[in-house]
Amino acid sequence: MKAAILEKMKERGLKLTPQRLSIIDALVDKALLHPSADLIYHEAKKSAKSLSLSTVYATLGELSKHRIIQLLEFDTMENRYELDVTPHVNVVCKECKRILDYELPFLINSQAVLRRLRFFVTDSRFDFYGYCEKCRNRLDIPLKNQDLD
Amino acid sequence: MKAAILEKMKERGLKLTPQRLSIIDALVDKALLHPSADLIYHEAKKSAKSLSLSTVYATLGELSKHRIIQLLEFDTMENRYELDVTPHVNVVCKECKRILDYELPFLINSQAVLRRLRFFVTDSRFDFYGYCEKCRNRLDIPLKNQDLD
DNA sequence: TTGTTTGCAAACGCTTTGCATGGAC
DNA sequence: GTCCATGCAAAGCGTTTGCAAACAA
Repeated sequence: MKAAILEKMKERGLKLTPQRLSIIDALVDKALLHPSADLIYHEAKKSAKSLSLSTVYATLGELSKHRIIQLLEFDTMENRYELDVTPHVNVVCKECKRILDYELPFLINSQAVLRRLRFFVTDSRFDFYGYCEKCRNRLDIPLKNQDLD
Repeated sequence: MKAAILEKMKERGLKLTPQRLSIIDALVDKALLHPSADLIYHEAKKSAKSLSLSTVYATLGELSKHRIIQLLEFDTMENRYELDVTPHVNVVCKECKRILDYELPFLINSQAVLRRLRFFVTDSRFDFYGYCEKCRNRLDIPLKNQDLD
């Protein structure tokens, strides 16, 4: 995973600084959490003492721009970053903020959109929001309640 | 459309102030634009001179909370609001910021997510991003280029 | 050497908040 | 009369920017 990222960075001419290596380690280590910039910052700072938050943003920005990682933005929380850049569904718990990945049982067909709307698709984003079982039980949310807050 | 919104507000016990009526007029008039809070503010201010931006935010917040309108948030632009609260796909031009609606040829099956991940879905969000034909032509973006910026 | 990357601090933009006043019901 | 809604100003927050110094290639 890490090797693949470094490979892509070299291809793109992105320099491999100690800060960036620490950031990538953090991204890989915390991948399951779909980490925020701040989490990556604190995690990476353990091995790169001088690291600044703006460097983290700059690096994540570069990696996203080059499609090496994927930026995810949400209504109710800070941006998150993930290593999976292929189309898939994110399932987001509004309570504990955990993010699960979900494989689509159907194809996301950009070609159909292009044909129908004459719209050239470069990215897509598919999210479900709600409550994981743990939080639903703890908050005592009935399965029927499709409502508010 | 407006009548339906007022009806729902009464049901929920939300007061019908002149400011709110102006905001709803703006929402309905500009519905096709998927307007931002600021656009709604300026539009509504034409008929409600004393209107403040924080009232707009408060009102849009209440309406969203009660699922009377839908809040949309994006990476690269301010929040937008729409009247269609049923599941559908938004197609967003990264250049001119226009948003089109797209009917899904398949069912968004929340039940399948619940069964598979034991995750209770309350909301969903499906977006395609890219370029409308006008902008693609103007910017001279080739159809093959699935890349950067 | 050269252009990129870094780190600091300050700014940014949108949105939210606190609180006293006003107004719908 | 009661509680919700409003408007102002200020703060909040995550993120971005400007710029000089540091450094990878």
